[in-house]
Amino acid sequence: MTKRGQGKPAGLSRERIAAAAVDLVDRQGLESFGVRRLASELGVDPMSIYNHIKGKAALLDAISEAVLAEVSATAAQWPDDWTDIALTMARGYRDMAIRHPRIFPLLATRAQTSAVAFEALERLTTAMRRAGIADQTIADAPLVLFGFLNGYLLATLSTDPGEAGDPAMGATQPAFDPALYPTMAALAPLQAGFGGEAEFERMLETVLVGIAAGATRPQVRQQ
Amino acid sequence: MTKRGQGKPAGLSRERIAAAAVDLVDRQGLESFGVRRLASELGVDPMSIYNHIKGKAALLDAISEAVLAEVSATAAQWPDDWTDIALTMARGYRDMAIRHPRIFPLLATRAQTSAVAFEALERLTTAMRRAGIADQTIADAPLVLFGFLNGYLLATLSTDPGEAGDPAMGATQPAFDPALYPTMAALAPLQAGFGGEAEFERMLETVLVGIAAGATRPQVRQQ
DNA sequence: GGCCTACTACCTACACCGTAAGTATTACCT
DNA sequence: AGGTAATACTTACGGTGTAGGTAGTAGGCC
Repeated sequence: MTKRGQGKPAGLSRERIAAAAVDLVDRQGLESFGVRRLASELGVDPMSIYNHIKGKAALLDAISEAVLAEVSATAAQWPDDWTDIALTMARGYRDMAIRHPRIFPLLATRAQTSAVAFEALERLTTAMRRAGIADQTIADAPLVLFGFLNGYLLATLSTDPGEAGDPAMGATQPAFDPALYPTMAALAPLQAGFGGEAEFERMLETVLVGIAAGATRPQVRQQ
Repeated sequence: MTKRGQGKPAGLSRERIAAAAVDLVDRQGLESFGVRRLASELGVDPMSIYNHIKGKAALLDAISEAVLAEVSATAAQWPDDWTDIALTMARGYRDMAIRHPRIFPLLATRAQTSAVAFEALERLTTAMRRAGIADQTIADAPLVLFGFLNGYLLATLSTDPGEAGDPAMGATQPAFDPALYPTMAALAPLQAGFGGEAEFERMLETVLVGIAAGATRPQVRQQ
């Protein structure tokens, strides 16, 4: 009794698996994602995936790597000024996060050590050096910028309308009492564009201004 | 045939469960955390937990809420100047993150809507208003500051030495090639204190300088 | 052409997970 | 004391990640 197609190559590869995984997480979310779901999506036995990717953790790595590669693929050309480079990178990063809101937590949580990540940082830091910025400021810039980007995008994209639990027992209360927090209530209208483009540009500029302020810092303060 | 102690109260409560859960995640990490493990830790049947907390998601909410409450409990007194308030909050937040590095991803990922979170933001924003800062800058400040804090702490605490996969198939490569990224390599010595206190203070000041630069901004740029 | 080897897809099985539904026991209030 | 609500518990189901073993094919070598 010969089984269906045992031994015959099903055309699997690391890239094809990663692409299907990205698509699946985009559609169904991280919670329900799993090796078995992905395999049935590919029309393949779950264990076949393990021949190309070592385990679920490596699979998640592949997903975040594939999605991160989109960013540098999107930007066709890079400017010369470091500020423009930072702006272009930040906007492309945000666009990617908006395209894949359910994948983004993976990127923010895992350390990024892929080649595309290093290339981006190399591009930014060389431009900053060309501009004569203080070395310590340059060395700090990537972590400040992407720290902010990760935290900000995580916060603005985390409103996943996938499930709604019973508010009686859970800890989620959407709104707050204006009487208890009057200043916050007064400021609420100015926070209306939460997650919007104008807000992002404002906050991005805030961070870049802070970085630029350290441009001529001669020495680290302590140590 | 009478079973062991059916119906007899085991002294469970939401706080006791949350405290045990915090302790367990601190010791064993988020990956292996589960309702059953927690129950056996408490010497209790898994389903008993559901009488106090609705499900695993609510359990994670309780964990992050309990840990977040530590921050305001630590700070005994709050300064008047908004910069000092921000510094105190940021340092207390970082101390908490360092105490619970495996829990912190929960905080950064989930939207924080607990009372302690609102109180902290109310304190910061009122102090900023007292200082006469532009309203839009005040409204943006929480998201800029905590966006940075979450992203930065996520990056610096994510080096979890719990498991080490085979680097042949996985996507993790710890170091990079100095020949490919010369600027990054030249800057590497200045990034030696990764995750350290001096680095944190530097970057925190960078962000606060950026926020302070918008203090007198009269109007939002567009819209 | 015939054979051998390396590769890969596949199946089975195991231990574990979250939790819905139902039952038995206790504590509290009248 | 009696009734009622609360709560600890048991069972069971459909799911998960993945270790181990098997069967089939493709390509190099004589």
